[in-house]
Amino acid sequence: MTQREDRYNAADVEPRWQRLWDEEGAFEAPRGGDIASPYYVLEMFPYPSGRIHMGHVRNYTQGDVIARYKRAQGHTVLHPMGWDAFGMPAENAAFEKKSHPATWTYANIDAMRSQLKRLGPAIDWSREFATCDASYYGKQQALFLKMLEAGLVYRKNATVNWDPVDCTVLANEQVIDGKGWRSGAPVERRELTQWFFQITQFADELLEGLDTLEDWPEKVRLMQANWIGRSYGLQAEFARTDTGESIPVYTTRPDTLYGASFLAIAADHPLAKALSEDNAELAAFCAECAAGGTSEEALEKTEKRGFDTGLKVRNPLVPDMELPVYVANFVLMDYGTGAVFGCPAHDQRDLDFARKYGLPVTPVVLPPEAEADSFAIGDEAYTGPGTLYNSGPLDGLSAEDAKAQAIDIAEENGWGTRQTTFRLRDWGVSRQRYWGCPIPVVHCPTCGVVPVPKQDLPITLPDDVTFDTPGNPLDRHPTWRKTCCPECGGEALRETDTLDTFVDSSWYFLRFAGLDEAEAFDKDAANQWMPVDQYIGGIEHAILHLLYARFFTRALKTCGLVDHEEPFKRLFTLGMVCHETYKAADGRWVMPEEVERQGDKVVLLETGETVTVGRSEKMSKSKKNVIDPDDIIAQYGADVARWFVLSDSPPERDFLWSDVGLEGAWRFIQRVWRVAGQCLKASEAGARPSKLEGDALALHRHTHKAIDAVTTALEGMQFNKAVAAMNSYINGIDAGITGDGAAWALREAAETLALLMGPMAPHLAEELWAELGKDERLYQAAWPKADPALLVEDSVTIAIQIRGKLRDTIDVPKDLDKGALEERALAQPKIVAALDGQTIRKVVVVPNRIVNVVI
RNA sequence: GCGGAUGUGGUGGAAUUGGUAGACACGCCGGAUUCAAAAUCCGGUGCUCUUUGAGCUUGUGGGUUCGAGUCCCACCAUCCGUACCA
Repeated sequence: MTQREDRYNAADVEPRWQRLWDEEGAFEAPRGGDIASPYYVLEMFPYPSGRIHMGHVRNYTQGDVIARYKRAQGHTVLHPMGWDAFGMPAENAAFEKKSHPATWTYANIDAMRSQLKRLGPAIDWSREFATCDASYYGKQQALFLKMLEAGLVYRKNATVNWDPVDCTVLANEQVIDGKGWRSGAPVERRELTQWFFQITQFADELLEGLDTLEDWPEKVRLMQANWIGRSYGLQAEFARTDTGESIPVYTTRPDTLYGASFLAIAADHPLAKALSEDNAELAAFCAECAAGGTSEEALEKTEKRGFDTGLKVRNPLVPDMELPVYVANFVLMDYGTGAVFGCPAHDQRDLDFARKYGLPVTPVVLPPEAEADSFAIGDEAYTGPGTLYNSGPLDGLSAEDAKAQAIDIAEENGWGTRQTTFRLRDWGVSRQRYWGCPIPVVHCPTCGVVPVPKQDLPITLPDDVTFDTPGNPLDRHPTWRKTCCPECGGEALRETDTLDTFVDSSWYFLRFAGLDEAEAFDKDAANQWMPVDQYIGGIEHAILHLLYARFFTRALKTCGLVDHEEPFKRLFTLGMVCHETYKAADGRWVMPEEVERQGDKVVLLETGETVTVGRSEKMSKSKKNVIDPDDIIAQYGADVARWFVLSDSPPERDFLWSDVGLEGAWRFIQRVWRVAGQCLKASEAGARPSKLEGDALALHRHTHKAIDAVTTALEGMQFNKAVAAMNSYINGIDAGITGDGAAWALREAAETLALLMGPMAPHLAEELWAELGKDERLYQAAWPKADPALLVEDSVTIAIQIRGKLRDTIDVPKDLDKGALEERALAQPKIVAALDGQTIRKVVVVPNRIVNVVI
């Protein structure tokens, strides 16, 4: 054995173990055959933006700790990695750097893979793929066709952001303050025919399925439930007073029909369009409503405006009540029927609208404690529960009962029906972009939309495309579109829309589990590993990605391709790693490493120019507020980088980046190395001595308490607590102890240090394990078990309070009974002095905890 | 706007889920060691004051309780999402 170095030399140790793990195929999961106790650990795969940043390091380190820990617990672990490689940034890079999206993307993947490997994760790299590989997206095209066949895919018109100068569709992110990001032109909303997945068909299932996801964070289930937004209400017909034609209206508050004061329809409602034809003013208003982006945030934040059409409709529940019909910018054609009635007294938005246009405000729900004569609506609508009044046949009912009653009346009289409505909309998957999965259909002038036959897949992207003009390069490619109709053989055109990248990430976990040449995934293998036992990723994916993956799994089950309904058994959501942003005077974003803080100002290192400091937000390539881990790994090593990201914040909480504490992580890793070496030197291997006492017993106990604490922390994914427990452990190890059993207890401590460090600092742990002379690798070693008998304390410290204020503490035997405890507490000199003879009204005694004297 | 979360010393955070607030670290201060430095080791460190003691303290303001960081109500700030960023 070579001379032990005084310092843990990461530069030497870490690459050596990484090479060995690789050579030994240490983390390759078995393919085929029976798998004993399978456990699938998956972190959300990264978008290859260029370089790894600390957000990635945090995410993948945490996943790796779980993968290694589960393996030590005896599971066969699958822990794969791949790349979510299609998407807009590659096209932007192509535009800016005149390189091809594929070149840029694959170069990024190579760079990020080697960065990631330097962290030493226990990943099965043999299963790696990128979603932009034709071998992946071709299989996705096959899945698309299956879903098309199953009736889960259809086309309809939908609104997009339109840049009228560049004549191109914009993503919401490319709309800044209502203007196109490159042209600066005010954005318009425009309708296009688009492909949709029928996610709403599964709305009930997706909502009810949330109840089965017991190991998901409650907040994510709640967010998804609110997003799906199931509500029941009334769809009622409001007849026009002029023509008698009826306008269908959906409402969740039919109980407030007597308080109605107007009807509002969407600007793109068929009636609004019809009326616009001979009303120039209305047409202008509707055109104004079409200005601005399509994002919900933008729509909801714009000032609520309306246009009185002059039409009137009759309230079907209150026949002598006539309501004016407005066109309003806050009514959405996508939700309900695109028409609502307004009850200003009990809806804030309606109230604001009514005040603005001078419409009546009639309260019809009386709050529990209020008087009918004195109750009035000011600037705030009343949306709580109460009793109906001013409401004819509904008077005296609770709001909830009145709602049901109103629906019954509507159904009896034939002017309305009970209806369940979802906030959830069908998933629009069409993208007018190049760098995505081509939708495998053909448009034939005679046969219409025709699916591409399976044997013709994959439909690959052409390489010879240009990005110097805005718009979809597939549209202007000279030949790519041109093809023959698979049905009639005549000339036809390919679909040029590509799929939303969320489709790519909705089934990648299945392909990792069941990599297959011919099919999207091997069904048996997928069934063996799925559902993913532990899925880990950022909280920003709480709704869209997770909901789409859940939908996709159910859709594939409908197609008979999988047996399970939910893709992710346990979910853990991580907080963001955030950093402030810096913007130079010319408007470009600047990386943290390019600037320096000088007093109150932050300046560019190169020029000394002052930069604008923006708020702290999640690290992202687009705003350049990223910290690259390479410098940290080069200076301190992977184990220190890993230890550092695990040590500070609880993983679910956001982490404002700061490298304060990095030195501390380095010192700790060194300390473990040193202390383990000292233990080893003073130790001897062998059977546990029959009798342990004194220092040896104390160390033995200390070791088992550490095992218990670290195990509990890792089970709960409380890595910062595992780190604290390791600190306490090492603080309590004195390698200088002697006497009976000391050598054995020190050996146990050295082994335990290696084992407990294993998931978190695997290189250091593996090196220590080899030093202990073990034949097996640490990654093959079993997790230690704490002996419960060693964890019990025989005395406890009791706090003594007077009127809830701490006055003294006493040590007493564990489980001392109430009477004895009270007696001991009251006899304490400090307590006697503090009481000073005052009358005791009551003494609260909680055994093993506290005594509170009330005077 | 709407939905979800978070808020504790100079800093990151802990608190047996209603029972001693500040574990464990970082930072800082002091000491040992050293020719010196680094590293290491030991001690101190919530704030205030009249300092062997007392008072205050978990974003702000109320409430429930013998007792509240923890439960309830209202508010403030920050972060995430808001369906074409991924």
